[in-house]
Amino acid sequence: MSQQAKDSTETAAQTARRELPKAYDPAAIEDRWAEYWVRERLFEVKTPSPEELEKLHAQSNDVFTILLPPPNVTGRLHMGHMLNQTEMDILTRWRRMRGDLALWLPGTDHAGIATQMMVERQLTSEGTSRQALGREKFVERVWEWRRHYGGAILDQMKRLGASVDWSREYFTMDENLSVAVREAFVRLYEQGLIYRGAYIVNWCPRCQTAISDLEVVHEEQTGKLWEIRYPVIGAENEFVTVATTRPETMLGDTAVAVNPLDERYQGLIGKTLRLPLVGREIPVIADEWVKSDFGTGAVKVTPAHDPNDFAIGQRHKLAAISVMDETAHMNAEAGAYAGLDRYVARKKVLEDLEAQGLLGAVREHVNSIGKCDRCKTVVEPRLSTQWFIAVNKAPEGGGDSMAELARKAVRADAEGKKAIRFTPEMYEKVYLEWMNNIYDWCISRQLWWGHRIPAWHCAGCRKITVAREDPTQCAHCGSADITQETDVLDTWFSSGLLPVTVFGWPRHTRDLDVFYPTQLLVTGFDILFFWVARMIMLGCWFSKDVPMADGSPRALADSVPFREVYIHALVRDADRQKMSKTKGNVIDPIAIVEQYGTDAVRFTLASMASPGTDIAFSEARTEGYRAFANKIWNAARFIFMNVERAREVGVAVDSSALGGTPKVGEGAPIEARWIASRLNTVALEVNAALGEYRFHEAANTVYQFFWGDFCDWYLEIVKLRLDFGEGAEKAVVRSALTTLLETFEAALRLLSPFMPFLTEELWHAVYEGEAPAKSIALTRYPMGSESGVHADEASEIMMLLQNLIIDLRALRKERNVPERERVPAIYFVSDKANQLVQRNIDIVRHLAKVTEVKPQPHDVLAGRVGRRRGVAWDVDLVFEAAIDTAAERERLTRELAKLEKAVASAERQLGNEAFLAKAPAAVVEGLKKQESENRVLLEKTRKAMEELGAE
RNA sequence: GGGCGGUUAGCUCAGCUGGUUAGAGCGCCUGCCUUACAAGCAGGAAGUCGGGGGUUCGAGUCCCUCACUGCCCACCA
Repeated sequence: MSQQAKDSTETAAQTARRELPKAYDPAAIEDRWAEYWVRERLFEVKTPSPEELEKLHAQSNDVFTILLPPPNVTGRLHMGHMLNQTEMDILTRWRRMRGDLALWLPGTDHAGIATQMMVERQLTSEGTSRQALGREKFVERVWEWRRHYGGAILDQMKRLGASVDWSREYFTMDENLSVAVREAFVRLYEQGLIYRGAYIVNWCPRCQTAISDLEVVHEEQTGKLWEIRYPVIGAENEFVTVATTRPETMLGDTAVAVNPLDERYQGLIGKTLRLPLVGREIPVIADEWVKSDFGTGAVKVTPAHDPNDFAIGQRHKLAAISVMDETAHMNAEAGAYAGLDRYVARKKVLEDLEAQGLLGAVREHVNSIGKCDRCKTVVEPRLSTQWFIAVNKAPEGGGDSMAELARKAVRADAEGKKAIRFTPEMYEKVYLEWMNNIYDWCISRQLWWGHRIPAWHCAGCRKITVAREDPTQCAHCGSADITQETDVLDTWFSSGLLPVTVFGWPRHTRDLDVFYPTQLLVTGFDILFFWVARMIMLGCWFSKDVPMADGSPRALADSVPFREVYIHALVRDADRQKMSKTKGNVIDPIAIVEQYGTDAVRFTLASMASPGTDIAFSEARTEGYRAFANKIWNAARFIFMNVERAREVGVAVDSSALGGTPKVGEGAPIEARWIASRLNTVALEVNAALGEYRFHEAANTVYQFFWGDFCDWYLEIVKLRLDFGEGAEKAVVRSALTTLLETFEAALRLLSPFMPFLTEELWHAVYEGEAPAKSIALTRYPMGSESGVHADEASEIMMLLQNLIIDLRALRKERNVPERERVPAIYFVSDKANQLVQRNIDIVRHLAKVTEVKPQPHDVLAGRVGRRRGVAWDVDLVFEAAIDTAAERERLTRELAKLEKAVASAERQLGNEAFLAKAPAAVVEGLKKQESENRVLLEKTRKAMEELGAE
């Protein structure tokens, strides 16, 4: 450790003294550790050498790589991010502590449209504009913006303690990533998989760019369906009536189509119509796409403004006439309507048609209308020249198309193996369904901020030169009169490449050998198609040509960008409403974190994150987990206090075994053997749960263990051993404290992935600033051992004691025994059970506040109304108090009903031969035991009822 | 138009491949400042698992159906 590092460790640990404040205050510790983790570069991962990797594997550990879904640079952390990051951090910390080489890679996305809009807004407020600045200046301006504000979301992430490797942080517009993006584009172009052409695309008139199908959100809306009469040329008063929801587009009609089988129109096919308002002559054509039963059965065809019409136009070689410009205003082709906004033009067109008597019926019509995902402007299908990836096209040399590769990666192969596994599994279906119906991907955007398409247009021969290095002349005719394409690439093109580009692709790097494929992707459903699907397509496509580290060819299973995908839920508000700015119900994670502490919020999210279920985030619950943090804090105070007291009387705790699992010998007291066994079981359960992304189960298991077992029972019992008085046995104190500290330290490690701040603070305090590592995050996770689960005599004895104590406490309550008063108890019990109880009588006396528990013959107990009847004993307090017979009768009645029901159902089952024959022996045995116990209880309860009635 | 979820205590949710008497947190009721913690401790009440049908020795869990509810996908003008 360098001197500087050592100093900072000490500084951080200095406050980690054992004199902890009475109440847990997250604000006092979290910033400090968040900063420390970053400053100490704790989570940086050096690329391992082959030898190091071999060593790792020899210890049956592995590389665990996880890529942070890059938030937009413009982003602010929201609850979804926090859930996402909490889950990733829990898994990464857990894997790291298990001994894996855990690399979590952070970065941000340049987010083309979002960022451009942000900066444009800024320019508007300054009274200028993107256009006024010009492209070059504007892009500079965006970079400047990014330098100032782009780190915000990652800073928030640092505050939340995400254990990422900051040294590897990337930005999708970084030089090296840009080079890779360009290489990918050029390769696809060379492979004939990128083409440029004029097609109908979704166009946002406000953003003034093409957007992909995915960026269009559909909304059901009740609109109108207008019928318009188109006069037939050469036939007086004969019309073809078409139906449309967008009458203004008629100005660009170049045909009317009918179904070839539609009898109504047989005579009209091939005739010519006069397009109203425009006067153009357009043909009536027959196309099977037309559905006779919709509208009038005749469709106006506007190839430049509708994707279906465009397809018809192609089939029938129709002209495509655009009547709108990029802002959705009518253009010169619209004649008298030129310059009007599309909706103004619609109104005018309808008025004019009406005036000419060409407007027919107007009907209410429900249809779904496409809006721009980003700005909610109604999207206009627009004919424009764009760049596309042919995702369904097989490469020239043969082989699978990009989409097919992406399907194979998820489908089970002949052996039932899947290269990529989804959790929850149902998303596989969703993904495959989408991939089965995928269209070519429009990757060009008419923006300035983004990766500019590396294509040059030649003014001479009009051909395109696509190149890795900026060309000086046309590759086809040699002309120097070339200009670069102005479009940039869809943001998802570059982010879809991240799993390969972050590791240095297109170079074949050591990083690529070691870290690719990544192990896991954790993300929300909302970007399954946008990003997850694109990464699978592009990742498989480009990595398949990269040989494995040993030079062998890469199989599909090793060319996937990640081996597993965990899709998490949506975080909703406490009323299950989707959080949205317009509803004003957005919960700011940072505000919540400031109020309750990061650990409490993390724990809340984890405890509710059961796969496949949305999370209704409730502050009430967070409050509960802050209480949990406080509980841990106070347990620490209690422990440290006692270690201190022990030190004062010359008892030193043996700290040599810290960092492992508590070593508890045969002769150790029951509570020590029991808690060690519980810890072992809990460790097994937590590890198993995390392995299946069952965060809620893992969280709840540690919670129950720490609060229920460790604090409520173990700690209370241990108090008995902590006698620092004159004649105290020092060995007992020492041994108890040692186990206590060991268990606590192990529990902290168990909790650490969920509550990294609190556990870090307390862990350093356990070692009084002399910790064996820089962070608890670098210690080993308690794994639990299968062999420790069996032969669990301690648990059985403990359960016996717990049940007795619970009975006694209940009796105290029923009899209204004053809280401070200790009273004797008597019970009728088996000799064996009595021996166990007497051997641990101090525990019972302490926890149940009794002076003694004396065995008595049955008759002594029999007459006592209100005694507790269990399977193992009849027990009662010796305390004069009026018994509330009414309450007692009520309780007995309830109990009777329950027992009768249980016994009856058990009898029914046990009397059933089919059950005895078919059910597994263990189930039958269990039921038999249950039944006989219940029968005893039932008998006892009935008797008690009689006794009660006799009084 | 297709497809996928959900419906369990007053509230928010667990309950994995069907197996003994369905759990947790919050809230509620009762009593306690028992010197780690009142952000606490102890005791307690509370559910015919959305309705109906079926399979099974056995169903909250599997199948069918209905109801309500949420989401995704889709080029009916």
